[in-house]
Amino acid sequence: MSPKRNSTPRTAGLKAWVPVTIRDVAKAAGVSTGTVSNVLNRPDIVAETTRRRVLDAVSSIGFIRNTQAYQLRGGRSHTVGVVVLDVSNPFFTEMFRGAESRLQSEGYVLMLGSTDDSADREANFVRAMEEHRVEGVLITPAATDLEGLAGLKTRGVPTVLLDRRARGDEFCSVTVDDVRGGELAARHLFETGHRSVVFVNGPTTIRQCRDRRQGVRKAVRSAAKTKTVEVTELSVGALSVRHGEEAVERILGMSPLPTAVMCANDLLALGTLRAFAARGVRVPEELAVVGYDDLIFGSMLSPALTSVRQPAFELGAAAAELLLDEVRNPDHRHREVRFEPELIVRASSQGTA
Amino acid sequence: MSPKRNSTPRTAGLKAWVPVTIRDVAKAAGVSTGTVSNVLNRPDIVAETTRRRVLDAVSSIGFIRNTQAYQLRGGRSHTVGVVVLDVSNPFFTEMFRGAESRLQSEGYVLMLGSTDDSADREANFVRAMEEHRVEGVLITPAATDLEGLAGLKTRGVPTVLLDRRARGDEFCSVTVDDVRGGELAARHLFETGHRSVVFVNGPTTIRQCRDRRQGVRKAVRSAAKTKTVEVTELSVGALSVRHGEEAVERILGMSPLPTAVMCANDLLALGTLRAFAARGVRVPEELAVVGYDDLIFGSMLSPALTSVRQPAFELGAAAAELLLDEVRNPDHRHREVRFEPELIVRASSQGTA
DNA sequence: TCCGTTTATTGAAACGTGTCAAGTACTACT
DNA sequence: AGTAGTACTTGACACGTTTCAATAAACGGA
Repeated sequence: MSPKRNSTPRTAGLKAWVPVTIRDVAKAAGVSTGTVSNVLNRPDIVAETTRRRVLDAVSSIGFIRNTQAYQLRGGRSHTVGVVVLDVSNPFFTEMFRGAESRLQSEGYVLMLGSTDDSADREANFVRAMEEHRVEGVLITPAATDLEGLAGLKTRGVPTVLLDRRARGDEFCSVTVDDVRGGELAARHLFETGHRSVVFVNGPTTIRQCRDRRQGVRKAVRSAAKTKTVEVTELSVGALSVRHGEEAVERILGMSPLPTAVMCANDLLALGTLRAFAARGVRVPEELAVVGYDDLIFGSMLSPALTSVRQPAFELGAAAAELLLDEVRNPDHRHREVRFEPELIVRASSQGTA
Repeated sequence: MSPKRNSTPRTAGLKAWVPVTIRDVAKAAGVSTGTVSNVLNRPDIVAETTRRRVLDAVSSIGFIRNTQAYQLRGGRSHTVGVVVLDVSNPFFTEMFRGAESRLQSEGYVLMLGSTDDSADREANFVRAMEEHRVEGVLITPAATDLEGLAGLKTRGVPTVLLDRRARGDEFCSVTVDDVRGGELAARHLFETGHRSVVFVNGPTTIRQCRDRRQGVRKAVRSAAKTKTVEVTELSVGALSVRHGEEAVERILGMSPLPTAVMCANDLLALGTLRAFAARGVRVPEELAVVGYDDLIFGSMLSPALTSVRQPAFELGAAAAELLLDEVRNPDHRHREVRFEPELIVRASSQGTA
């Protein structure tokens, strides 16, 4: 009827849905658009009867507010971008849940991108999210430098680094103390009487591997004050089950045999457990094993795996909190929230050394 | 300088970022806004030299296109909403990855929401996504009825159901044939010579449990034609490791003992494996065990767990495909894409019956 | 009755972009 | 030189919302 709508809306299947605007609501309720907007945003300043009439109209014609227009007018996007290395990794999904639990209660919706460690994909996500005018970004940066985040920085988009520290105080960040984690695991072995330990580590190009190694060395130095301990580091090509299995071949070739194996990661630990089982080496009676990450299945193995737990959920929640502060607090200062890893002792390290 | 900007932009930390518009680009390049828009959207119709000048201006002042304005003007949101029951469940994250891999290549960004099976949270997510004018929604509905999706339906938002079939042809859907899966697992046991099997099932209020049971019964009917087989169903309160362990107590109390246990789920299967190990029952020599879902860790156990694999990634990708068709194809018809589960035979069912 | 005050409602402007009819400068041809 | 194209460029309008100054109505007091 009105010549205003010149293009027929896109039809989905059989039905055609004509977008309902605030103006349609106004017409249906016999008021002006300004009043409808007031009912929606400041219901208190509009008369009871009018308010009811407008709300009836809203629900009867199925009005849904257009966020783009709202936002264009100066409103907030109520959107936060989350960029992780790999959504299929439980560590990241737990972190996502932590962030979501905090942000959802504040009315935010999350955009999620998984980069698979590709700087290109990361750049695409970040750009798309900036175009959508997200109010902030939580990101596990793919590249070792932080060049890809320069744009976010200069445009002042609140950004929090996940499991990665910033140089200086460029960004807020949430991290876990991997040095401490490595130290905890190694110290546990020394304290339960082990003197000869093999440390199966991943490539030291990975920061986590470097830090955990540093922690192990720290524990060695500390233990060496009161007794003789020896740690042999075995470097493998990747943090996978297969590489753990392969490490066992080298371990069993050692003489004398070590009494404990510490792995940089639960997958490696799982591989060693399987290989030991296949060769009839009893864990923990003959050899103790500890892992790192505390993946759920670790507790389900027999023997259950001793491991270092990272508080992924709390990491995500803390990141959300930092972001909210940066968004709302005018005199926000960037800071790093550092979490302590926790050693979870289970059967795999409970034998007599 | 220009009195246009009356409100100081939100400051983030120390720096203040004044939003850069297409108009600023135009001024910097000495052209009109229309030309800038042309450079961005139809670069071919603008002269080489002008184009270069504009692009230089864009990158030098760091212009980022405002999607809300673009969209308000009639553009697409390039956004798809994904609503799942639980992001920490690997099945759903795999599905997400499948959808993402297809949709990202088409330039879409995904909004993700995890409902934890709450109809309220689902409603919130759907509403927020509609306000953001997502071009489509992929959803695992929380409620058993589909009332919560009525709005999407009437407003013509393309919607695909994940792991859930629609009544009639209300929506597109992607599903896995759970009846078939149950049948595959049971038949495998019968074919390897087992005659007396215990089926540990979860609550039949869960559709998947009902369907898998139906599949088991089908396999029984079929096998009964040539030999005598017996299946005892054990119903437990939840699909968890603990409930699997508890089921073992009841199983070991049976006489004569069954020769195989089929579980409705890998967690149950894991529980039974642990309990059997604790009681010294050897698997698969004394008792065969099969699970369902093929969670990653199943392959890492000793013995590795025989299980029924659901193609989660493919499910997500197929859902994305259906969505794209509904978005683009004017004479789209709703349909169901049904996937076949796959039996993965491993050590836990390889004993002699 | 008249005026001042409070309470409700209105209508137009502005947000940043894409589109398109209209305009300008340039080229080639007669 | 004049004309007809051609190749670019321009500028105003529309999208749906919120805000705010202005207006209208209702009320109470003298």
